[in-house]
Amino acid sequence: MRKLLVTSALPYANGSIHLGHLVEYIQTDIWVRFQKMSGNETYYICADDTHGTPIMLKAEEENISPDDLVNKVHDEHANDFKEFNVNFDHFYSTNSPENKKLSESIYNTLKENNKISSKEIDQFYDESKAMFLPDRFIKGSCPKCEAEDQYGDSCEKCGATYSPTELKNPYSVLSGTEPIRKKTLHYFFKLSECEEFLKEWIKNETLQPEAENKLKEWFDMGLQDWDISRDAPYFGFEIPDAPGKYFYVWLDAPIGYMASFKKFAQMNNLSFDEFWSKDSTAELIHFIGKDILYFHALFWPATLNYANYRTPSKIFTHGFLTVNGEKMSKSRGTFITARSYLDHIKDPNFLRYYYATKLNSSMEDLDLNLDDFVAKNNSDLIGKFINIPSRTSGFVSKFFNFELMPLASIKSKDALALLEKIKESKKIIETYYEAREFSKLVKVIMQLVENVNEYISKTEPWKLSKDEVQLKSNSSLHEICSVCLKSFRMISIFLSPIIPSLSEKIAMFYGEASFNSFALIEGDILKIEPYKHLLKRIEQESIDLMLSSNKES
RNA sequence: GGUGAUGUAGCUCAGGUGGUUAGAGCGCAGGAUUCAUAAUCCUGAGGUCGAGAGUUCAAGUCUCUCCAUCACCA
Repeated sequence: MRKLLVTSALPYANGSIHLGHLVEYIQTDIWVRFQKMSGNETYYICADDTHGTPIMLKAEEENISPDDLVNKVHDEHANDFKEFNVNFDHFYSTNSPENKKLSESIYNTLKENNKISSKEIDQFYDESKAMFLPDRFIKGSCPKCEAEDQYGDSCEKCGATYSPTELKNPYSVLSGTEPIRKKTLHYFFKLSECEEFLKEWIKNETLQPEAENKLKEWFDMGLQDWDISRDAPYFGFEIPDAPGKYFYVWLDAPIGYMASFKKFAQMNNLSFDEFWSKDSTAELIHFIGKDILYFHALFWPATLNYANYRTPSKIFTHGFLTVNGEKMSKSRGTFITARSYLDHIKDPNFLRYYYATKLNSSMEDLDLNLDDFVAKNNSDLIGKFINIPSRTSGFVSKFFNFELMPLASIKSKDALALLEKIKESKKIIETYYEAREFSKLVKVIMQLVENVNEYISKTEPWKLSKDEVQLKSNSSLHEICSVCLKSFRMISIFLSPIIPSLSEKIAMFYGEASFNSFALIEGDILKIEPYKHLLKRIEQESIDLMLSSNKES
């Protein structure tokens, strides 16, 4: 049995969860549920990422303390995840005593290992607000084309890239005043000394091939030391022995994985060291988006290594979400929040299923095409999948007192072949789950669903039902319906990680608590409960309403 | 500007190491059926595989150039 600690990236506490975030949480959740159903000891750990200037300013704007803000957002995030059936074992916060302690001790160890340096650097400073400004809080005119109101890194008009110091007429986004240049002492993690270690670390298929290419590019450019400090005022953890200096949010964010697990371990009598010490044999697996590969494949493993902890076993990186083939856009209404999806479409299984039909092990972007979303869900899930019990359970309840024929009594060749084919598919389905090739496994499963529907139309149970002889137990009619319902149950077990709450309803239809193991397909089932509609089709109207509710002009 | 990725039927996507008439689902057309939430089953139409050139007996699959989209970097 494997021991797995799996994480999704920490959502930032300055905004709501949207469908882009959910690609990752759903992907991870499916994979984790699969691991648990396969009997592996698996913990799914996450937390809110709560520190940094944007949080501080947002709290100020809302006239509450940063602590109150991150608590409020934490509740909202936790609730969104729960309603999408994203089943964290622990969803914590980086603004926690455990995280403070771990961040400090990691910093101290890095220092002992001579991996921390300091030097004075020149920064923009807003005198009226009495604070240093992050690059994105400085705007000005493009040095090349003179376009106004451009950010400090690149021009949207002409595409030129530059540093904030090159901006003409720079101004602070916060106060509108012109920032001055001011010297300040910053602390650095000596990433430049970590190249050999990192090259070794990626040797064991730690990354996907595309991610590995990216790293090689970065190696070729030469690794730069990483600025890990920020000046007060800053919402975060103060650096030990450095009054007025705080850890940059990206230092303590990934440590939040550890802190969240630490708290979880305390509450559940698990050993923290078993998962995090240098000699740990547990697997540490991070799911992330390609935008934060830099942090997870360079800084994070290097930090862990030189702080005397184990390093990640795998980094699984996914691409971005586009909606209808384009970047999510607030003006088109395609910047869809988790909440608005739940308000209008309601059932999380549709989004989970749709993402599953698109997800694979690569870093490619994934498109949510809303017409396709409606068509695919209604056709696959309702037209084909749910259609199986819907068209066969009536006979069983009417003529056979809700009882199914035992497996051992099933004799006809077609029936046995169908059941056998489904059972045999378990292996390939498990392989695809493990490899995160969800789109491929959904195809295999839908093929099985089609096989069942073909079997029904070939055997024509509705015709048999008109023959008195067929209405007795162990008749052909009884056999056909039993085979279909046994098939439907097995297929539902296969699909459980993808559509967990629907799967629970289906388990209840068979009088079972839940489908929590793939081994359940080996068991026979002899009874069903009265059939109730399991799923309601998606109406185009709910999509339109969702889009207009997200529209901002 | 540099690096990398992507571009296959109306839509969403499959197509190890080049090899018979390029595949699937949806949609569409025709048929069957009525058990089922107009669901299901069968048949069919539909593609110069982004453009061009090259290597080869043979290229969606290799090479080069170009175009479009996206990301990363300076």
